[in-house]
Amino acid sequence: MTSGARYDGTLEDGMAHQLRRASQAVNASWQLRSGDLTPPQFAVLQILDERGSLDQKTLGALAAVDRSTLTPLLDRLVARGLVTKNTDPDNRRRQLIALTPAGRERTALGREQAQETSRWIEELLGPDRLATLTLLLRELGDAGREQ
Amino acid sequence: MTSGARYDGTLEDGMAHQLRRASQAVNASWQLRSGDLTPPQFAVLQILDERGSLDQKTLGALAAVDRSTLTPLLDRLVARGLVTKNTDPDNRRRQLIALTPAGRERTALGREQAQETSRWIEELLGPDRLATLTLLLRELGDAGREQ
DNA sequence: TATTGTTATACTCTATAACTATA
DNA sequence: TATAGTTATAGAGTATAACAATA
Repeated sequence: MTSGARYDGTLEDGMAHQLRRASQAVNASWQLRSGDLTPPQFAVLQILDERGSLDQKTLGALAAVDRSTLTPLLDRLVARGLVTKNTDPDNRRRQLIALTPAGRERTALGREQAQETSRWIEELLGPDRLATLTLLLRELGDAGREQ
Repeated sequence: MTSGARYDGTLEDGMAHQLRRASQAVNASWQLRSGDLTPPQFAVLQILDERGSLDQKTLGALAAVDRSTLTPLLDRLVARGLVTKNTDPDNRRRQLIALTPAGRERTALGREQAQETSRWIEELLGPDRLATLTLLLRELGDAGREQ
């Protein structure tokens, strides 16, 4: 395989492919521990846990999930008893999404599972480089919103 | 693309979510330019262009695509006239995959399109931090193989 | 008219398991 | 028996467009 970090047009340096490979590694570690929650599902649960009840538009924006993807995603979480969906009486177009007690428990467990994955990465890269990676990924993600 | 509420960094600990958000940004940039090739499709074309004809097992390993995913992926590329599939006469269990002339052209174009995305990222992060990100992602991706 | 969310539709990725053909 | 690839199947993410209900 190639070495050297500068972009030179070869496959190993294609950002989309690298992100995909890194995601495969992290998702495998996460799924090994979480079992039954996908990353966007867990993101939704975590946001609800941190912020309380939210309408779908806000929730989707925070979790980076399209509204047409969010509907079936929430349907699955509702079916599993992790969240509830109720019409907002103040604006009947809105659906207010909230965690159930079971959802709160599952989120707490998920947080521990996420930290195990985080620890695995920290062992691999070291704490400073993990912090750097986190920062760079967030900048990239934020830039996507303005694109 | 989602819009509205802004990401405020509350999900710092979730690497899977960060990778997903960064991928959304990069994939959006890539897809804007490439139009009709997904990242794994382009990875396959690029590998074939660099290494010549390959059997599916080798190709799938290099592109990080499962064999059951690779079959329909290749079917689509064959249908579009970008690659060919031929039984290896020396081992008739194997299928040798090769680029067509049209596939070579599309790959060359894709390389230019990938560089445009790369330039966008470099403008965002600067060359040194892009190099760092590339290095960290490759380490993560490599670790996934051994997991 | 604009907004919120749902539904229909379509495509692709992802993976497990069973199967075929070949070695 | 083992290997390479296909097929069946299932589940989820992704997004566009049309739509209903509400504001």
